Amino acid sequence: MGSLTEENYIKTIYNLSLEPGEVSVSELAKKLSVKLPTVTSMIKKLSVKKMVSYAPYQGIKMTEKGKKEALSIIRKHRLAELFLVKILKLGWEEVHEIAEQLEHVNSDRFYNRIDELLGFPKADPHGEPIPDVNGKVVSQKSIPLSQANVGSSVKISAVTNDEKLFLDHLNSKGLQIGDQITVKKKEEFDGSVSIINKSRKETMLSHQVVEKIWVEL
Amino acid sequence: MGSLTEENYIKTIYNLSLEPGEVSVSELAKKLSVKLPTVTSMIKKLSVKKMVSYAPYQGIKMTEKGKKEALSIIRKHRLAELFLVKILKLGWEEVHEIAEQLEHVNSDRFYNRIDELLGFPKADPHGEPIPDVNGKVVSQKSIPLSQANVGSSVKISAVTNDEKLFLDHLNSKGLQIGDQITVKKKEEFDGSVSIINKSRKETMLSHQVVEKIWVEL
DNA sequence: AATAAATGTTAGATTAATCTAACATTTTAA
DNA sequence: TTAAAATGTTAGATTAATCTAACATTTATT
Repeated sequence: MGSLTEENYIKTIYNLSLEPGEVSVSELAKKLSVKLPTVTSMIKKLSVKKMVSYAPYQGIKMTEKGKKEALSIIRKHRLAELFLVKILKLGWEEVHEIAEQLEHVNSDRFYNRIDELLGFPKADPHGEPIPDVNGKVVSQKSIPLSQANVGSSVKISAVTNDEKLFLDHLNSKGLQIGDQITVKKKEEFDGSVSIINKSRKETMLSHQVVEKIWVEL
Repeated sequence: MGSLTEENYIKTIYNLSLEPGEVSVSELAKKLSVKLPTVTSMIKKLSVKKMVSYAPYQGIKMTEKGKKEALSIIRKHRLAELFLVKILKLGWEEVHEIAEQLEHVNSDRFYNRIDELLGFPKADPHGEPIPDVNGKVVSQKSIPLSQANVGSSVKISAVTNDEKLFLDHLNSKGLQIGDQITVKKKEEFDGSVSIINKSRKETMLSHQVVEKIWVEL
């Protein structure tokens, strides 16, 4: 983990990288309210630390290592925002500033408990997705399989449980992340769902299971 | 508000000042894990800012301004610890480190909500008293008047409510902080308490009132 | 294509917080 | 009561993050 300043650069670079086009030194300087040479020198430092890849006059690109770090900070920021709104009953407009401070708290225990207290939420109060402990982000357009319409064909984008037992269960049903599946039938009385998997076989998934499988339309 | 480093110096100086004897440069250096000259130079800086008073080779003394700042940080630290234990269910042994980070969060709204969420607690998980918003500390040996024994003579050490209405009420009963009073009778059915005030007059105080008056034995 | 505008880099200074080495004062104790 | 030990200060160096001024490269525009 780097300094507070480094964390702010990494988070900002990551956010800019999601927008179309290269991440430029001037964009970064503007976002961080510093002058251009300040950015150049910090980028060199982050480059030595392998958080970004950089060659003079070319744009700034994040490495996998940098992305991982960025997602960890963003996770903390968004969990903090949701916590401030849901638990401390602060307004969603006023929480950003406080979350900017809380995102630098270094304690996995702290953030995992907040995650738990909030029921492992998928999005912050602004609807932005919250990366999980491993930096996995459930796309904003994803929904739990339990909410997919009968007849729709969807792609498994994520599972919100990493337990071996759960993953083994999915394997035994012939399911994997990335698979395209079709929703055949939804049982009202117990919330179970019948689907057709990649191998065109029909299987039944319980309510507990379809709640934990997230899909993209 | 000063830098994070300044806040740590101020908090540490305050804590050392509660122990008997002068606060020395070497004590501070040891507590903060820095060398002596580092302390000397920071003390000079804090002295310019009127947080401490200092003359070379004499000890370090806190000013009122410094104490106020220290109590604000300590309040945040202790609220954070209690929050971590009570709400996030972390162990009391592990919360100190996280609280060291949270105490630097700059947001009154944040801490006042936590205070509220915890029910305006008087002590942290270690039994250390939590200063209120105004830096007032209820001594560890204080108890609410509602818990004092009949026949005991006690001194009013604090009131946990600053509303004019409440303070006017106390005035009308001839009560002030610092007054020595005697508990005459406690009514079981409504929690009211009869006391004898400084002027040897007997008065009845309701449950709501005796809950908010803290006394020392 | 030549040049002006925009963008990026280098060099060197500044500030906060730290350090080491050398010196000064105060306290302890022989 | 003076020498040794402990404690504190000053001077000057270092590192992180920032700045301004000067220079370099890239992009846009006539």
